[in-house]
Amino acid sequence: MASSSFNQIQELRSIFAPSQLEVLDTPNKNYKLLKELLDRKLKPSDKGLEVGSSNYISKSSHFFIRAKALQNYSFLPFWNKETKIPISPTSYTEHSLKKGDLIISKDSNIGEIIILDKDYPNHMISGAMYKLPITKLKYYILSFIKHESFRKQLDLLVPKGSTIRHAKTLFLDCRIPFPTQKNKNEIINYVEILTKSLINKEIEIRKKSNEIFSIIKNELLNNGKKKTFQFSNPKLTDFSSLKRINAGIFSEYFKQEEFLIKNYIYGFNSIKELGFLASRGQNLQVSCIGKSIYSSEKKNNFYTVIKPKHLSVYGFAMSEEYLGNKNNLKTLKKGDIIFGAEGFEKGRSIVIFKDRDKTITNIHGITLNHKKENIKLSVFVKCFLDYLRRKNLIDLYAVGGNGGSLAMKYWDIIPIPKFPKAIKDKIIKLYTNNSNISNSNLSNFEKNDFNFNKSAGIFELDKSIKKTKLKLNYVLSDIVSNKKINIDFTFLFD
DNA sequence: AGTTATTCAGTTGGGGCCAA
DNA sequence: TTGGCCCCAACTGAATAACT
Repeated sequence: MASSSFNQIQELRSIFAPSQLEVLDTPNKNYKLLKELLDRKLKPSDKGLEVGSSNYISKSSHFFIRAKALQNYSFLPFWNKETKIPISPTSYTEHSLKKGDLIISKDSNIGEIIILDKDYPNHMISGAMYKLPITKLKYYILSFIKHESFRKQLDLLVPKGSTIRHAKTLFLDCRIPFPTQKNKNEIINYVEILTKSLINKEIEIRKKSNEIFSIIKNELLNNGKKKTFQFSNPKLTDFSSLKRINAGIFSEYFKQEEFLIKNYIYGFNSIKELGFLASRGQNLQVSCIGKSIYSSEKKNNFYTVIKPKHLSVYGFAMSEEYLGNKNNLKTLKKGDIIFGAEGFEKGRSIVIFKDRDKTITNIHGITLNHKKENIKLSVFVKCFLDYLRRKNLIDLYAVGGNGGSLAMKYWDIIPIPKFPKAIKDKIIKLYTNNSNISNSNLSNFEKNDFNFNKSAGIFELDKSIKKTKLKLNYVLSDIVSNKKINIDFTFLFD
């Protein structure tokens, strides 16, 4: 049974909350507090500032970064219109955000951390974040702050009970353990190398995703039939033929973007014409399939569920869950596209690459199944759907409030351009391209990894990230519990 | 009657803001 | 600076409407 002394309680300003008296103890006593690892003491100026919502504007040269840009699944900031807000330049304060800076969150998603992938001039961070002054062992420390042992400690230090938790600077009192075995410096190096590898791969995924986007954009821009676009307001017949009167698809922006695709020199096809059959995913409600058992862990005979919320914007599943049900549910097949069709973040999609055992999605994921299982075509269509999402066209094609939905009946009006094979292959190769890495050691891994990243597609990069993350996690856990670690890179092979 | 599409509403986590 | 209230975004399961 755990106990607390009177002194302990007094130290805590007489707080009796059990969570505050709990301390996380680990076998490894060789640790430093985060504050001991900083280059210098944390200053108030390291904290961001609030500009107030009155300074939010729709377009600007200056931006305000919210804590939501820091996400558990990524080492890099995640950008969307929620996380990066244009603000009036007069309210801006310079934070000189540079490539490699570490940013930690102290409010709401407490302890979440990212590293900046490049310089961000004209960007400031909100009052919920600190910029950490760390140069020595930066990647080692970064990987530990992302690890659950750090979060557990912080969780116990920060009072619960309020809607938004405030960590103040309590993260500075969390422990970062160090290895104790003979070749401890090599182990530290190993952790740093793996962490850097993860960051590089994330950067590479974004780079390739951007490349796909610009290939599509340029191909459409440079190969139009007619030269100019002319906007005209909708006619009554447009309403009746499309059976829609909502403004989105009649706006000038939409018309112009749609013109770009429909005016493409080689023409376009609908999803159906390409041979896809669209249908909704399995309806999981009790009245439809009876009671199910939900689990976050893999279990024998359970279905794997990939829901739209699990998909990243770059086109892979970040996580999955499992469901036990006695019925024969509608499973996904090789070559299928899952497309998240509902809500504010709709439009994310993935392609199923391998024949998977008992994998399903839910009713919010529309599946596009090709009659003849054509992976290459599926990948191309998926990439083009990404283009539409990034151009905000998915939202405009969709109907309804609360984020809306791109119901199946609207899929027929979505044009997919008939790109020449060479262009298509270029796009497909960026998304998936087999790449091999030879077995490595500490001294040559970074070079081998660099070469792997260069040729690998987004899909392969993600696969490699998942393996590396798993390994890194084991290594960090072993450091926490003071177990001996062997340096190896065989985990990268299947 | 069974299947599919649409709408509704609950849940959860997180952001804004104010006052102490 | 911090605690806490208010409110909203995002997502989900389920009910209901609309089609075969």
